[in-house]
Amino acid sequence: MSKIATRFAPSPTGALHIGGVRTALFNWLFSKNQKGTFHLRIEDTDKERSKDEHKVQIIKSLKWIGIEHDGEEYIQSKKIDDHIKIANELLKNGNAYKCYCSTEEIEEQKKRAKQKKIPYIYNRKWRDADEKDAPKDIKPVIRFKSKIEGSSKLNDLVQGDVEIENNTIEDFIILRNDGTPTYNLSATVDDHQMGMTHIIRGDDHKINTFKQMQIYQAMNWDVPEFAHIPLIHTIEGKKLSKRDNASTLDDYSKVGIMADALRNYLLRLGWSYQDKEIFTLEESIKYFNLEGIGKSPSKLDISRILSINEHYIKSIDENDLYKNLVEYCKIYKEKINSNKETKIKSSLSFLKNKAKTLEDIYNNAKFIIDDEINYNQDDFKLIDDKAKKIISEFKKDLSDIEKINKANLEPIVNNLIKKNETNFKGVGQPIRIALTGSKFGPGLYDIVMSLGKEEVGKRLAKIIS
RNA sequence: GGUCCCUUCGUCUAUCGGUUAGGACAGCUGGUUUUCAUCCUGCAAAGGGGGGUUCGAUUCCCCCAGGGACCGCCA
Repeated sequence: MSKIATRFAPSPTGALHIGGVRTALFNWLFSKNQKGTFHLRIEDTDKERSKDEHKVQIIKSLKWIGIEHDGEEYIQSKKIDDHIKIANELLKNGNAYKCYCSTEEIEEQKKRAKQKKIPYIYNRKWRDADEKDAPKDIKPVIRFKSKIEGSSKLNDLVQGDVEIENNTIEDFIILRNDGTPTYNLSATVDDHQMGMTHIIRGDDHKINTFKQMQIYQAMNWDVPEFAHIPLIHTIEGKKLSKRDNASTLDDYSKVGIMADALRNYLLRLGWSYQDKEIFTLEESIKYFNLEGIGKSPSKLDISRILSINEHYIKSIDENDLYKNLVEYCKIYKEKINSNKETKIKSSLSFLKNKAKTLEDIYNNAKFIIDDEINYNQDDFKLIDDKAKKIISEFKKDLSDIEKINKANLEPIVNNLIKKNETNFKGVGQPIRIALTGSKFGPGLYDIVMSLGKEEVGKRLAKIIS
């Protein structure tokens, strides 16, 4: 058998959709698992809606999640001549014909079918008609001469055998009356010319597959293998569309979901390998197969995404985590000053403990990142005279010690608790607010140690005055 | 309406005729803890319905119900 080749073929009409990412991922993983190649085809024949910026964005998004295509991207619009050539060939060898029906005529038929509640299918009026009867004022479309008799069978690699009556598939248009090719023609010709061996795509393409198989057969081309994967549904159980929020890659990356986590989530959405939940990139290539893909659609579960992200945050190397954080902040928050690197890195071990996302880490680290403290107004009110007294005592005690560490801090705090006849909260809370602006946050000692003696002194002084 | 697909805890799923139907997330308990968390215990939670086949069905077959996709001179 020839070398496996798969492709992902998005149209650059918007940001990359999460369902598309999964389709791309499955194609990519399958080809890598089979030691084959993975290609990217940009289906930009819809001139109105296709934008170059979207193409760039799609490639960037795929790369972000770890997918890179082999070879140059294949630009569909550059191959239109080839598609037209094939249409003419089909016309010549009797597998296609010119249809002179006007748009109005077709619309009328559709309307009538709807009223009578019968399924609309083009009536094949010009299939065997004489071209001499053609109206002069109508530019014809080219229709593919679909099989009328019998049935066709698709041996789908995910769904198994699917059989359909041929007469339910109409004589679909392959060339519009302006001479441009339509999707089914273009996709088929491209897939053939690109040498695709496996087409893995969404369930919603299944009818197209039956149309495209007929083109392959009419052209005497090898028919590739097909695998139709179930769609991702919204929590309401509908097909995920671009209108649904949190459906583009960017929606996830901007809240601080890491690429590995999202990749891992998408992998396990509709695919499984025993009870294994966490897969490294290498593992996913090693274990991925088409047999593991489920047949039923799956719903997107944000809490699961968050939980996997949390797992990655807690388990990856802290240097890597820091890199992720810096990159994330640069794009979505604020640039982290490089002089904060040491402080943040050494604090990561406690900052990440309270985080499900990079955004959480950013928020937790804000007291280190920012030089100016943003006081929570309600919390700030807790700083009364008694609190100020404790803060200034703490400040003084702190200045008496050489090195800041837990062993040194603990006796100071304990002593203050006793002296002021209060509990830990009575001492810890005002100091925490003074240092971070909030009564919630990391442990007190962690805060003090991460800021360092000088900075702590500065912040305490400011609040007393 | 037609064609096709799907149906195990709330969610993602395991099970390839015999299991107390397993895991993970979410949920709820309890414990550790200086806040918030983390972490650790534990609990609860599922085979849509009806027929077959079989000694035995979640698993195989049929019917029904429910859900979904498609039905463009979009891709």
